[in-house]
Amino acid sequence: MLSLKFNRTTEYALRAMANLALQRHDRPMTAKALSKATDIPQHYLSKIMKKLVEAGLVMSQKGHGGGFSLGKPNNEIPFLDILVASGYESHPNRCVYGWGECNNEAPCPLHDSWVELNDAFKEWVMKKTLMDVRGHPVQAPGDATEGV
Amino acid sequence: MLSLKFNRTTEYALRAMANLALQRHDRPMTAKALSKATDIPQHYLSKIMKKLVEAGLVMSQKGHGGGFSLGKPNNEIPFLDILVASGYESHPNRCVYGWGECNNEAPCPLHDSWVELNDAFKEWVMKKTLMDVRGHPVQAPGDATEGV
DNA sequence: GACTCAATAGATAAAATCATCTATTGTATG
DNA sequence: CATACAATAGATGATTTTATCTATTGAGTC
Repeated sequence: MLSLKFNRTTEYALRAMANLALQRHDRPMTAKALSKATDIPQHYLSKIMKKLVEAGLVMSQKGHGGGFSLGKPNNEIPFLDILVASGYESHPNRCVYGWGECNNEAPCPLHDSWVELNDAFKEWVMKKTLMDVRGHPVQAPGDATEGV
Repeated sequence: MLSLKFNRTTEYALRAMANLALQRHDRPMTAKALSKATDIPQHYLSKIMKKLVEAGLVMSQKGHGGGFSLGKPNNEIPFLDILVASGYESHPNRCVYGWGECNNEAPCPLHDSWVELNDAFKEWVMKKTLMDVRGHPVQAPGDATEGV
C-alpha cells in the first residue's frame, strides 16, 4: 500500500539523527560509523551532517577521537527542525493547485482538503521529537526512551 | 511554515484531475486548454494524462472536438487512485529508517512515529475524492460540490 | 614536530526528474 | 477525400537530486 515519503536527503537526515539519538555512550560517532550504521553514502552523509551542525542540532568534533553528537537533548529536537535543517521545503506555503495566492479567504479548489492533511503533518512534525525514537527491539526491557 | 509536498508529476496529476472535475459542461477538455488552465507544460501534461487514461480515471477522445473527461463520477475517484496512477510510490512500504523488514513485530526506531503520520496520510488519500474539490470562490452560491 | 584520524570544502559525475520538440495516428467536418 | 483538430508516441534536452572523489583543515597522539 501507498505510503508517504520524503526525498532522500530529508530521509537520511531523519535516519542519521535517530541513530545519533540512540547512542548510549557519550563518545561522538564518526561519519564513517554513522554511514555504516545508517547505510547512507559517507560523503553524502557528511554534507547533510554539515547542515545539521549549522542548524545547531548536532555538534561536531574534528580530529582524533572526534565525530558527531547531538547538540541538544532528545526532547528538544522536533522532527520539524530536522526537516528544515535538511533543506526540506524552501517555498513556504506553496499551493498544490498552482495558485499564487491561496489561503482560507481565497482558497483554491484543493485548499480545504489539502489543509486537512497538512495540519496532520504539521502537528506530527512539531510534536514528535528524537525522544520518540524507540530503541532497537533487541534491547533490554526498560532500556528505551529515557530521553534527556 | 513547512508544508507537505508531492513531486511535480503527482501534483500535476492532482491539479489536472481537480480541474476536470470542476468542468460544468460535458464536452471534453483538450490537453491544450487543460494545460492553460492548470499552468502545466502541455506535452508534459499529455504524458500524465496518458497514465490517468490507462488507469481508467480519465476518458480520452481523439480528433476534432475531442479531449479529456472524467472516466468515473467524482465520488468514485479517491486521491489515492490519482496518486497511484501518476506513478507515486512504486516501492510498497519502504522503511524510512532503511530497514528491509520493518513492521509492527520488528519495528525500526522510527516505526511508531512514522505509522502515526502515515495513517493520517492513508486515510486522507482514501477518503478524499474529486467530490471534495471545491468550485472556485467566485461561483454562485449553492453551485458547489454537486458530485456525481 | 611527524603522524594519524576525522570533519570540512569543493569539484566532478551519475541518475532521476522535469520539460520540450517532432512525428504519427485517429476522428470529425466541409 | 482533403483538411483541421487532437491524442499518442518517441526522441531529445535541461535541471535537480543524489552520489563520489580529492583535497584541505583541525585536533589529538607518539
